[in-house]
Amino acid sequence: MAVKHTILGLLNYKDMHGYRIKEHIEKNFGHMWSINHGQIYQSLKKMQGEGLVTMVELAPSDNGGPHKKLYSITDEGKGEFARWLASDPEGQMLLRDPFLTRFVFFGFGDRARALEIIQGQIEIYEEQLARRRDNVTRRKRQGNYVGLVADLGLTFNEMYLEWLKRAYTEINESDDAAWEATGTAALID
Amino acid sequence: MAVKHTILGLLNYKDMHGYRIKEHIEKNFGHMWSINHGQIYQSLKKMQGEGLVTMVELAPSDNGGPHKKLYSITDEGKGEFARWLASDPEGQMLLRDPFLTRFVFFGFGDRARALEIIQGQIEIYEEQLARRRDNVTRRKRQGNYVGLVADLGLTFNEMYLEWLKRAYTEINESDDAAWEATGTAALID
DNA sequence: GATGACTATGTACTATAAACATAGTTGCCG
DNA sequence: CGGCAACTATGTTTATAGTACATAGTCATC
Repeated sequence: MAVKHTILGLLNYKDMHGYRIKEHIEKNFGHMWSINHGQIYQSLKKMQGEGLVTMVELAPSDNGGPHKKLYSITDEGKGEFARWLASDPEGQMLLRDPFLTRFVFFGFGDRARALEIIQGQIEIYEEQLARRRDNVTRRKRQGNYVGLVADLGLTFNEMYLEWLKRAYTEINESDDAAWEATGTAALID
Repeated sequence: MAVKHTILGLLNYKDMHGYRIKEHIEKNFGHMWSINHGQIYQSLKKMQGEGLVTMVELAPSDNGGPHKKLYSITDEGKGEFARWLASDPEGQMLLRDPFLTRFVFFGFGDRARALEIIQGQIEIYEEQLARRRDNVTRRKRQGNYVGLVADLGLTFNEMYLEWLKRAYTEINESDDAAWEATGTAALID
């Protein structure tokens, strides 16, 4: 239930409506996971039922924009957030990547096509790295928790790019037969 | 639909039953994500309905063990697998970690408790690193796709541990007030 | 022959993610 | 000033993934 506690954490900072919560999640935790707005609106509704948050509806006339629902954290919500924050992290790190899922099976397919796909990934992560470098520089290493996570995202990005390039070279330089023979055999002991 | 195609990929190699599929997924892709057997049995049933796999039931007497359902990939399944393998990876990398989710909010909580939690993570990843080093050494860098992914897991593990230790030191050495003041302020621009 | 670890499968429930759907606001370009 | 595109804002539905619960046979060993 990461979504729920993340929302509580943000409301702990200040009152927000759903759309704003989504923006902040993308800005602060968007290093590797994106949140779907559908989840946020559903969670907020549920959390309201649980007494963790309260809601005030703002008519369009009140603020000039489209209608909003402003959510605030309750004392019960603050308690739940504090309890969660101090508890031991449950569950392990999870990395899922549609590209890596394919990668392990590349031995079954065409090597040239595999190289094409890898090249595509290199381009994606080079762009992402440039964007992240900008962001981290703008934050100027504030020495806080959010800054440290941003650094982690950057370091990961750099490492991953290096790995992609090394994989490309190794696959490209080796001869076809060797890779396709060991590619399948190595999958299962 | 990663589970479905992963199963097809394994059946593409040889016929298997659910339990064996789970073992292989954990061995080959378990670097960062674990699969639940419930998903596998449900997926297999569904894929059978879609004509991607066929199933033969083996009575306990046939093999001495508990009853098994042996699944085989069909030509249609092979076609679907090949199409997927050559297609562009859809969606982005996703990293989810209950610890990191807490980490960004540590500015709202107690610094000593935060350090305790970080120390716990360091221990977890040190053990994992030792285990992975064993595994990779045993594979002796076969130079294939699976081996490359195993290397990635190892490199990531090393990098992450370094980051955890750096975070611990930075948080530990800085004074309380500075961290708690900037901790919340930095969350939102 | 009891017990505990392992192999094997299944169902029910909950959480997460993607897709579909709607509508007002703002700014700009012709 | 009319239209159109981008952005803000919320909502529902469906598919997929993940957790928890549940069962049962095998194998080794004490």
